[in-house]
Amino acid sequence: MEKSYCNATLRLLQSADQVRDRLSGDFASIHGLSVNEFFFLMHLERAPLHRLSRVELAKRLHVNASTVTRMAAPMEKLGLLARQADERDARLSFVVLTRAGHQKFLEANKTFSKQAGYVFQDRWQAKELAQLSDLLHRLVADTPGDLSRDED
Amino acid sequence: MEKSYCNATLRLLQSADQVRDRLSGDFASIHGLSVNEFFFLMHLERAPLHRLSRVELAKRLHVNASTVTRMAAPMEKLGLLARQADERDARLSFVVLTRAGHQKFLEANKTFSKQAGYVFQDRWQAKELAQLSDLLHRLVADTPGDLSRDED
DNA sequence: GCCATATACTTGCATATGCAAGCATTATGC
DNA sequence: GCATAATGCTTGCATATGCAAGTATATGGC
Repeated sequence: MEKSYCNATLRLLQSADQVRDRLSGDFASIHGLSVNEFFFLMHLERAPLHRLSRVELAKRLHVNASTVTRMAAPMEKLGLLARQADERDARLSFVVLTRAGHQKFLEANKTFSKQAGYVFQDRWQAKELAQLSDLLHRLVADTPGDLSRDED
Repeated sequence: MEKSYCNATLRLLQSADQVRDRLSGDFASIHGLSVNEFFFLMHLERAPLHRLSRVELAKRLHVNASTVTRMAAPMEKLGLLARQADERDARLSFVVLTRAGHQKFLEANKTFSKQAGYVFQDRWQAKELAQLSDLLHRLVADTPGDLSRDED
């Protein structure tokens, strides 16, 4: 039983590394984004008002708050993001997705979809895929930053 | 169908990030290892003669060859690894796991097992776990660096 | 209302890592 | 055999990121 835990965990981490690698190349060459920058945009795209605090983003991306600050800077310069203060709490400065940022995300998301397709390709039946998706969902279900969406 | 691909991929990446985070803290505080250093040792532990070339390690860890060089240096100083030349090919310099390195791995592997257990904890039945493990196996099956092992 | 604590963010510094160039060695084409 | 290409490794440099400290603001105890 313990070995089963270990195997599943090892396979989870190894397959994720592999997928991340695949994505990395395309995102960089086609869109000039890192994988994390893509997820940065995705979290915003799916947030109410297309905005989140830096601390919230840090939690969701599993990075330090300072990393969010520094990741945001260049994308802000490119006009993909904007900064927005909170009226009630002057400490807060939201990161907002601009229209250009939204466009950028949509383009990059096409690449993501394509690569996600390659990962499973022919060999996978819809049923198996759904099974895997369900099981993985249980691992992220309780987190606030779950990016997966309901099926149509 | 395309959405299913995306959801599964998103969940795969997000759950892996979460697990990696959990491991990171314990490895650092208890064993003074990073997650990648742990996998570094694990690949060696499971390799024939407990040794691998740097290039091979780089592929398996999904990092640049230069990173392997630099990761190995401090572990070599600690006596966890040793360097071994190839008689036929003078370019090759294997990284070998020493006895101390093997010990270190075994200790860290206990932590890994424990954390892997926490990931699935009570909520998972053996059957579901086996299912997930099988499905994930299909994603890493064709790679040379698969760390998962046959069940007893 | 005031002080202690907590929170959100930023910045300095140390470390980690990828890329490209360089070096040594081996393999290949002829 | 020799020139060219390929391979394995290392090093310089630029970038990325975590940690700890600093600043500003907010909250809670009294």
